[in-house]
Amino acid sequence: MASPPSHAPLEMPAEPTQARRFGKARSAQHSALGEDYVELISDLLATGGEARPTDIARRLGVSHATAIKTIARLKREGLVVARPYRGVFLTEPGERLAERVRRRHRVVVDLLLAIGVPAEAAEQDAEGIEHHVSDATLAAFGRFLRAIS
Amino acid sequence: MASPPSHAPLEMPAEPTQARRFGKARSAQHSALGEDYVELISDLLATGGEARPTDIARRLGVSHATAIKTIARLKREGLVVARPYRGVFLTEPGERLAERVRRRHRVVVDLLLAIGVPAEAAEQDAEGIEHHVSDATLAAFGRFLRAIS
DNA sequence: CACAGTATGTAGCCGTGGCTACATACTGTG
DNA sequence: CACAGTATGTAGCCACGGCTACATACTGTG
Repeated sequence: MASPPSHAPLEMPAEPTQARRFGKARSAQHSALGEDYVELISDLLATGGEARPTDIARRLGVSHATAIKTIARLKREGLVVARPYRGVFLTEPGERLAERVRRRHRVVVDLLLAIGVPAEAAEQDAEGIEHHVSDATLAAFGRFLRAIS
Repeated sequence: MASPPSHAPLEMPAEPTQARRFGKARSAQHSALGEDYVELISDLLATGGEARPTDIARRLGVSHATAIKTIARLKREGLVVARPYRGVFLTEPGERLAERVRRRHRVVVDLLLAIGVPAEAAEQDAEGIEHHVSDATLAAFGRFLRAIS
């Protein structure tokens, strides 16, 4: 076990710094579910023309009851509108969020592929990773991709 | 619908595929908290000699009550041992998990830095990203880092 | 047009991960 | 050695994101 360069063996961030990092990671995780729903709804609307709770539930691999509850939360948050039995649609803010999320998703997948991650793993991991990619990191990903293309 | 190269504008994964992806992302998110605790406990033991619930709580930015509850869960899962007022220690499996998590964390941070992500953002985002990096992706990260060094 | 079948919605349960408030144990100092 | 101060633990609350079971609305076909 040789000690690699760069990283000192036993070094910890200052306590407040570390607390802040974990806090941000927690809040990112909190918004993750909503982002997934909004992106999926946007995709369904774009491809099939409508986004019904049951479709959403099947796509996400959850029960329809769970999907409906989450949709209700998104409605409270002003990201979607949904009238009973009439499907789900995105509001203006929801549409903007979806666009941002979709773009970020593409960049993350492209970056993973560029790094040499196998396609299936790239798609899989991007699903979780994307929610934790900050603007600064996203920008760096973009620069990297442009540089190597 | 022919499968175009790279990104077609309107293309969705097959429903079961997509459901499986989201399911995996969900389960990754589930183990994330435990991984954070185990890694932190390991670091505290390595640097300070002991890991007390209050230290852990402060580091994670949560109340001590929350930390204690989570530690109890980890105890149930056999990752840590903790006797009242005597601090928290890792079991064998816990130690192994911590080692794996720590190694993965380092690789993720190094990769982000190599890509050109600013240091602070790299540390911050790695905290969330690492939990979604599969073995295949981690291996690709390692290959990339070795290739450019 | 009735009715079976499907989609949608509602109710109620569970575990997790937060929190505050309170109670108990430990510890170091006057 | 007492006691103030800190750490630890416990209880009980909340929101979220799962689930199943049941009730209601819609729809297309015989």
